[in-house]
Amino acid sequence: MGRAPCCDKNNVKRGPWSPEEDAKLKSYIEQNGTGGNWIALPQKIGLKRCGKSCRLRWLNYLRPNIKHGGFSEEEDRIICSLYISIGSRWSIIAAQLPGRTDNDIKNYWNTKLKKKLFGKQRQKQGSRKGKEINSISSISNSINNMNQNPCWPEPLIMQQPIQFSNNDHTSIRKLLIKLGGKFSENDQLTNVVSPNSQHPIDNSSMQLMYQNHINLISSSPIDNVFNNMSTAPLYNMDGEASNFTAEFEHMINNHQQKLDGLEFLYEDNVFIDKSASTSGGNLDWESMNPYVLPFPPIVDGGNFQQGVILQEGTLDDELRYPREQ
DNA sequence: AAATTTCACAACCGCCGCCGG
DNA sequence: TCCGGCGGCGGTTGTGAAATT
Repeated sequence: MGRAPCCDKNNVKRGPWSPEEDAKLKSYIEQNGTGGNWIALPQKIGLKRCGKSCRLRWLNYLRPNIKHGGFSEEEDRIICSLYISIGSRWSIIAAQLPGRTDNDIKNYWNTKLKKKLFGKQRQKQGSRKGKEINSISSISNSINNMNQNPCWPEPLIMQQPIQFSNNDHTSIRKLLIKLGGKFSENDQLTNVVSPNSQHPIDNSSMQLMYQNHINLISSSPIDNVFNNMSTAPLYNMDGEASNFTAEFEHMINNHQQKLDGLEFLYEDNVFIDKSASTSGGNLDWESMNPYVLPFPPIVDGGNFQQGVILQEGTLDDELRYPREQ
């Protein structure tokens, strides 16, 4: 027996809201509140709408102090920072941006930010091969550099000074704490456990990891955020020096950490590997998606090993890696 | 100028967790 | 403790506008 629908779909209006409907809903809620029951609300007002639809309309559009469009660089940075930290938890991200709705941020990410960071517009700008475009080429360069210097861990190099505003810093820190870490009274990280990992992280490692994370986000124009991540030394979950790409690989190969929307990294062939496949994890990316290519296992005896990572557009990957059918 | 493609965003869908009976 | 209803959430779709061919 399935769940009863929240409303009779045959007797409710769907699609765009008319100004009259908006006015009805808005004036009623402003005068009476929602009454704690969205399902009953449309009947009270005389709207032929699903309660959920009313709720969505109110929250995303009619509610006071809603901002639409015009995301600032600062907001971009916050969104990216939080997305990297917690994934596609839009409601949490929205809570950090007054006046923004989760739907707005989600749309903004999907239509603009993601492309901005990963250069999907390359399709518009030329053929597949031999074209290096903005952030994609930056990531590619970084990866090529890593390929030439395959020995990890790298020495820790502190990033640029923090340019994040204090409010953002504090707010994001608090959020990260809420999501799994914690600070002691004197504001030092203590006994932090990654929210999705079984591994406790020692104080100094986590502090450095967090510090680097904040730094690389805050110090960079948005187009360079992921470029920096490819090169910025971070600390992995075992407290070893690593970098952002390695973090991703680590996450993926151990798949203890949910990808949370980062799948597009593979879909768009941002990272491609075919060369190093030894004992693997259980994830069978290739079978899951014909455009997804498997990562090498990179954890070996507790130490990171460099997987060779290639990026489409910088190498003749069709020649090197003919697609298997 | 018309046709086609791409983009942006509003709205919908369905799952999940919480809460009260 | 169980169960059903509701709210909340994230993913996806639909549609109109803008850009491109």
